[in-house]
Order: sequence, then structure tokens, then C-alpha cells
Amino acid sequence: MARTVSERSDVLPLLAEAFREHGYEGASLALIGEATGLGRGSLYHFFPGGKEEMASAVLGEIEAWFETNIFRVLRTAEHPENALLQTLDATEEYFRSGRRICLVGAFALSDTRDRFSLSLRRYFSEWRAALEFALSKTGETPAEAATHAEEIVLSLQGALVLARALDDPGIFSRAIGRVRSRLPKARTKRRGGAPRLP
Amino acid sequence: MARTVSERSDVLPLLAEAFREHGYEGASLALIGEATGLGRGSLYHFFPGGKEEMASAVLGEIEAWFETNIFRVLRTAEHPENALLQTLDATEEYFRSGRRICLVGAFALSDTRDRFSLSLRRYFSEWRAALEFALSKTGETPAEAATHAEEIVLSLQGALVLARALDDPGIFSRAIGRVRSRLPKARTKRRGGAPRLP
DNA sequence: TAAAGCATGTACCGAACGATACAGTTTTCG
DNA sequence: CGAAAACTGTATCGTTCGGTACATGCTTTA
Repeated sequence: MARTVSERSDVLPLLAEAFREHGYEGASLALIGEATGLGRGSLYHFFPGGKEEMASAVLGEIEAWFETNIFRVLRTAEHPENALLQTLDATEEYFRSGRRICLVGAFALSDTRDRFSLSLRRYFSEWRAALEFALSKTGETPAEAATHAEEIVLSLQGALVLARALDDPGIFSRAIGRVRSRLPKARTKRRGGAPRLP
Repeated sequence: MARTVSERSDVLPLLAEAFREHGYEGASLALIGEATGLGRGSLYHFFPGGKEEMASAVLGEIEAWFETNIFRVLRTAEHPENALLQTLDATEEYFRSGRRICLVGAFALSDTRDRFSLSLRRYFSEWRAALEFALSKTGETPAEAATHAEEIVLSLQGALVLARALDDPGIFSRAIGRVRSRLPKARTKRRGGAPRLP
């Protein structure tokens, strides 16, 4: 009765969506099975550790995505001003302009926080550190950069909460816009090398 | 086997604490019974509607507290600048300087959002509206006041998320401080009567 | 003090939970 | 081809879930 070959990585997005919609406790195995199209057997084949391993894997993939598309970009950019704008765009797209919640933030406010505290800390502190690094490269003082970075992460998270509660994604877009407008201005002079995204 | 007379209002804070710690789904009746010291019988005597009514009552009490201590103060203050500072202090105290999460925010990010969507909307929109009103009375333009109010609520919520995730209450205190410093300055001149704003 | 009504603890219910066992089916590869 | 490995659906485990029933005892009224 086996079906076509599935890969663990294939079900991760579906799994993530299920946890996003229902939370850790709320996502029952029946629900997860429905969301992924997999039976309990398959689920436990891919994730022997059960529900906890499923959530852990989802968090891992989220971290990996942010590491690739946000943190690394901020850390390695030649032009930090452009990198900041670029990662802000990527963030807005990732959260579907406020229609999608941050699973990490949701976990942080739930009682699953303790279970995944390491992942949660890493996610937020890396984000903050990467922003801080890029901001300080734009010429902000260490103190300014630290405060500014913290405020950016916090604004995005708060905007997601509010957007969700008021069912108004515009709140998130506006918050992103405000963050963008407070960024150090990018140099207008474009050097000949490899121009960053427009 | 009855014990001393309890009042419904007596158990609400304990109930709130249980929901804060474990979330709606995570707070089982066994846990709630333990937290409140009440058996299922008493619980269902006070809250015939079961768990949903318990959570509803808790949200109601939270709303009432904010209405009294925050929203009304902002709406009826003679000196909005002072009211803003005062309610900010009250907010910091309420959230125990970042050590306590916002149950309403937590609910907003969980799958219980739909169940209590009305309460969640009311809480945040009243908060925002009250801030907006007070800010516009300080002389901010309607557009400025609206944006500013939204940003304050959002910052506080985001700070609570971050403080929880990073286990660093200081994040919340710093955020409050930043909000405070961006408030329109209160007039130092104190007139005897009831001074109106220009 | 006796009746009345409220408050409470205990036992219990069916349903759903997370998890496991296992047989059956497909894929892989020598 | 044929055996080993990978995969998946079903049945079922023991537990816990939210919720109910009810007898017992306390507090209040008279």
C-alpha cells in the first residue's frame, strides 16, 4: 500500500503550515496527517522522535532559510545599506506581507517555549546580531546599532502579532515601511563591480 | 465536603496565570484545577461554559483592567502628555517589566484566535484608539497620531515576544524607555486651572 | 435549630490524544 | 529475477482530554 517516494524535506513546509495554523499542542497527529497527506506510519518513519521531532525539524528549516536569506546576507554584504533593504524585502515576502505569522514568535509565547528554547534564542539572537553587524557597518555607533537592531526585530514581531489580532496585514507592511525609512541611507554612488539588487 | 466560600472573581487571576503559562490548549482541566485549587465541580459551578468560559472571563477581566487603568486614562486625561507617561508606567508594571507575557497577544498567535477574535480585536483596537486620541491631543496631526499609536502598541507586543524568546526582560524595559522618550514632551508650565491644549 | 440552597469532591463518561506494532506494498540494487 | 530495504495504511495501545452526574457538606436564612 505504499505510495510514491516522499522525502522528509518535502513534508516540512506542509508540517510548518500545520504548526503555524494550529500551534504545537493544537496540531494533532490526525491534523498533521491530513495536512501532509501522510499516515501515522509514514510520519513516524520520517520523524522517529514523534511530534517533537517534527516541530524541531520545522524550526530547523526555518532557521536554515533565515540563515541563508537573511543572516548571511547581512553578515557578508559589501554594501550593508543595500543588504538591509534586500533582507527587509525578503522578510516581507516571507511573512506574506503580514498574512503569515512567525512560528518562532508563536512558540515563544506558548508553553512549548521551554521545549525549544534553544532554537528560539538562536533564531532571534542571530537575527539581532546580524542586523547589528550590518547597521554598525553603515556607520552607526555600536550602541546605536545594538538598539536599532533590537528595535527592528521587535517591530516586525509586534507587527505580526497586531496584524494577526486585528486581521489587518497592512499593519505589517506599514511597519516594514517605517523600518525601511529609518535605515541609514544607501550611497547613491554605484561602483562598477557587481551591483546589488535595485 | 465543601470548603470556604470562593468567589468567581477570586479565581480569575489564578486562571489567568494558568493560561499565560500553558496557553489555551495546554492548560488542561487538571492543570487548571491544580493552579486554582478548585476541583472540577467548583470550576464548572463557576464557569458552566467550561474552559471556553474560563478563558473568556479571563480576557474580560484583562479588558476591564486595561479599560480602567489605560484606555480611560488616555481618553479622559486633562494633560495627555502626563496620561501617556502614566499609562506607560502602568503597562510596565502590569507586564512585570517584561517577565509576564500578554495573554491577548499569545492568543492572537495561537489557533484560539478565531474563538476569541472579538475580544482580541477590541483589546488592541481600543488600545490603539486611546493612544491615538491622547497623542492627537498633544498636537500631533491625525496621521502622525495614528501611526505613532500603532507603533507603540506594536513595539510593546514585539518586545514581549522578544523578551520571552531571549529570556531577557530588559528588552521590554528598554522598549518602554524608547517609547517614552519619543512621546511629545509634557509642558513644564503647570497652570492653575484646566489648561487646554493648543 | 432546622430547612434551603449554594459550593464542592469524587467517580465516571465517550472521545481524542500521542505513540506503537505490524502486515503489506513498493522501490532499490546486486 | 529475487532478496533486502524503504515506505505506508490500519488497528490498537494506554493515557488524558473536556465535560457530566450526583451525593455530601457547608453556609445562610428563618
